[in-house]
Parts: sequence; C-alpha cells; structure tokens
Amino acid sequence: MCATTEQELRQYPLFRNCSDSFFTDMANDAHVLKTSKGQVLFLHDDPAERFYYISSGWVKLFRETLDGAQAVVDVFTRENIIGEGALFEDNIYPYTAEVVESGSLISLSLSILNRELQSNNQFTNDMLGFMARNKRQKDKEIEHISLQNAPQRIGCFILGFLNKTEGEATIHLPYDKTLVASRLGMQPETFSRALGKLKVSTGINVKGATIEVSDIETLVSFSCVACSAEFPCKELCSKC
Amino acid sequence: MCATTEQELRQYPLFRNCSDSFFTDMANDAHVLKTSKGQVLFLHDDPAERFYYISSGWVKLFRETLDGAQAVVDVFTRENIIGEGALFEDNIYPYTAEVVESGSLISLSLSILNRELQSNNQFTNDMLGFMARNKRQKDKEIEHISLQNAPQRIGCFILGFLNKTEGEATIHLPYDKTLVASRLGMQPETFSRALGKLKVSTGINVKGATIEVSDIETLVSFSCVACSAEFPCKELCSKC
DNA sequence: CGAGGGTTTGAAGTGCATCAAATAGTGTGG
DNA sequence: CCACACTATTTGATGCACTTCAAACCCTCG
Repeated sequence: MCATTEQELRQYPLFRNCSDSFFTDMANDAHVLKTSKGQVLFLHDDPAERFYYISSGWVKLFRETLDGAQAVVDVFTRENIIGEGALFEDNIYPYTAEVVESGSLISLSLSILNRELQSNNQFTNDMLGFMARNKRQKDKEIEHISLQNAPQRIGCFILGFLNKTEGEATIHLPYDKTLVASRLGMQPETFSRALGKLKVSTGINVKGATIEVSDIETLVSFSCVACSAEFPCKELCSKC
Repeated sequence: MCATTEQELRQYPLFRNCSDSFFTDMANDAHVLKTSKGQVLFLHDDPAERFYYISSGWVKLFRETLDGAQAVVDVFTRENIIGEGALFEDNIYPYTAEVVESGSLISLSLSILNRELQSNNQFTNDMLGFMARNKRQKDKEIEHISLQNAPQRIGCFILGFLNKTEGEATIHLPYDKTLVASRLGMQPETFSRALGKLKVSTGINVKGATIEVSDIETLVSFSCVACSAEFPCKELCSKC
C-alpha cells in the first residue's frame, strides 16, 4: 500500500521537485480513505493536521454563514490536493470539505509538507506558482460573475472541459447539475433554464448529463464576448 | 534617492527576510515615478519587466472585455506592490494598472525579485504565505458577491477600514464613490441607493466622502449575517 | 461664473431568485 | 424484475434586486 501511495504522490506534478525523504516519510505516514457521498472530511475553522490527495471521486469545498446559506468555493476530483491551505491560516482549515461522489483519498501529513516547504526552495517555488495561478483563477471567476450572464457562464464551464478548440465535441458533466449550479453560483432552476437558452443560442445538445457541442466556435463566440481573456484561455487551475 | 528607496523597501513587511544584496541591487536599479491621475502603468497581456511599490496615491487593477466592459480586480494604495504577479504568468502582466489618484511609485526590477525568490527560501516562504492569503481574500469576495446584497457589501467594505471593533468611528472613503462601486462590482447608481439603505438600517451618517458610524456593532450585525466569517474577520489582505 | 465630472433621483426593464408543483430518473427492497 | 420511494430536474408564476437610461443636482476648479 505504501509503495503504491508513494508512486501516486511521485507522479503528482506539484511534487515533482520534492526530496526523496519527503516521499518516503509521506508514504509511511499516509493512509488511504475510502469515502462515501456525504462524508465530511473537515470543517472550516477546525484545527488541521492532515491534507488530502484525491485518488478518485469528487469533493466540494464550501463555507456556511450563520443563517445557513452555503457558498461553494470549489469542487475537486482526482489528482488534486485539498486542505493544504490550512498551512497559511494558522493550521485552521479555511473551508469545509464534503465528499459529493464516493471515491478514494490519501490522508497526508501537513507537518511533513511544511517541513519540505521550509527546506526545499525549488518546491516552495513550485508551490508559489501553484498558488499564484490559483489566485488568478479566482480573479477570473470574480470577473465572470459580474460580466457574464448565466448561460454564458455555463458555456464557459463547458469550454473548460474540452480538449480541442474547434469542430465538435461531447462531454459528460462531471457531477450532478445542482452541484454545477452552485459551483457557478446560481440556483438549480436558473441553471436548468440557462442551459435551455444556451441550447437555443449555440445549438448544443443536452441529453441528461451528456452534452454534445456541434460547433465549438459558436459556443466560444457566445460565451467569450463577455470575458477579458481569449479562448483558449489556458487553464489556470491546479495543474502545474 | 537610492538610500531613501532602500529604506522604504526595507520596511515593507513582505521583504523582511530579503538579503542585503537584494535591497542594494533593487535600490540601485529602482526609479521613482511621480504619477498623475489617469496614467496607465501597464496593460494586461503586455510583457513585463518591472513591478511597482506604491509610496503614495491609488492605483486600480482591471481587465477589459472585447465589448468594453471593465472588471476592477483590486484597488491599491501605499505600502503595496503591484505587477509582481507577472512572474507567475510567463512575464505577462495579468491586469491593466491605472493611477486613480496621483502619487509616487517606485519602479522595481522583476528579475531581481525573481533572483531572490530562487535563492532565498525564507523569502519564498513569505511570498507563498502572502499569495495564499491573497487567494483566501478572493474566495471571501466571491462569497460576498453571492451571499451579501449591495448594502451589506458596502457595510463590509466600511468595516474593513475601521481600527476598532465597537463604539463609534469616522472614516473617509479612500477614493471616489464611482470607484468604490466598481471595486464592489456594482453600478454607481446602485451604490448611491444602497448607501442610502445602509444609512436607514444602521444609523450611519454620510457627508460626502465622510462616514460616521455611530455604533459599529449595529453595522456588524447588519452586514455580517450574510458572511461565513466572524467579525472582526482578520484582514487577509496584503499585509503580512 | 461657468464647465465638467461626480453624485443623486426617477422610471422602467431585465435577470435571477423564490415558491410551488409536475416530471424524470435512480436506487432499493420485495 | 418490478413497484415504490426518494431525489434530481424541469416548468410555471411571481417577486425583488440590480441595471439601464435619463435628467437633475451638486461640487469643484479653472
């Protein structure tokens, strides 16, 4: 199990410059979690000792207000880490993490991660780039919220899953529509209606969770008018 | 001049762990800019060689879409740096920077900054923390956009300028109301009306750019219901 | 004093949220 | 394998918040 875990960590791009002892110690200390939908991994404002590498499944990060409203910060799937942000927040988790689709996680030690950050400048640099791109991504999202309308935001979300820039393509929504809606900061009803409008405007085809884009360029010209970046806007996400 | 510049850089918290040669080289290469309102420092997507330390005045960062809409990313004043983000974006400025209130800047070398990041792990760590807090701040703003209404967002903005947590206080809006409005992602008209509502709801007093808060706690209970953080939410801004 | 930009106010429109209910889809136990 | 229960999704009707367009007002500064 440890060997497999170490394997998995070694191929995670963010860790590409980490030391051998980092991988060894991490793997020795790690444990694999089989998670099921609805499971809460940690609560925001809780003290943190572990972070998680997602091997499979989906996890959403969110925060809640006193009056029960929920703000979904992000939704992650395999080959991503979550909870590492606590290192920069006095070892307090800044968000609540809940499994939205069952899968497998690796629980990892924050202190070993921190030790590596203290001692390995190349890794610290990689992490810095990672964080900076994360921040840019957030800026982009703030821009989208104020400049794009609901159908355009959905179009942009779909475009983010395509691996080509023209012609036709088919994608599966990664998780249920209600979650996509909250990820995009809108109500499920609004999502449903907005998807309908997008269908009419761009000729996409929706069958359940499957979406067929007959002409990517039509979708681009519909969604990207209200964005300051040019498609294909390089994904500023967690990959590095 | 160089001596003064070095002085100024040395007291900037983010640079507290930088090497002596960093300060010397930076100061030798630096030049002071007297800026006037409307001046554009750099354009988004332009190649970057310099970043800027703000000694005085105000600068806004924004991006524009094809159809001319503008998204204000942030507004900065003295004791802040701007343009350093280009280091993580292939040396391309991610935003346009425009002076909105005349003042004085120090133009600094990105490559010297980068050199220090490569060689000084303590500084890289500080920068990483700085960036992580920046990202958290953005998350908070995204949350605010979706959970708070216009008057609450203004209340939250005002609270961010107070230096105490109860009783009464007086602040001056840092820049003109139209800019505050766009910083908060709303129209000037909406801002004006929302400020009116805030006045009625919380008993604040508005005289031009001066705002008197008679009871901070009233303002808190009005604004912070729709926020997942508890007042006084430690400022996650550029200070470190 | 007069010009021009910032700010406020009014009236009307739009988009999204909300509440309610119908429909489709999914998993479970019989 | 089917029927039921439960959840996800869609659709309809209505309301509210913010935007938009237009005009008045105010304030500053040459």
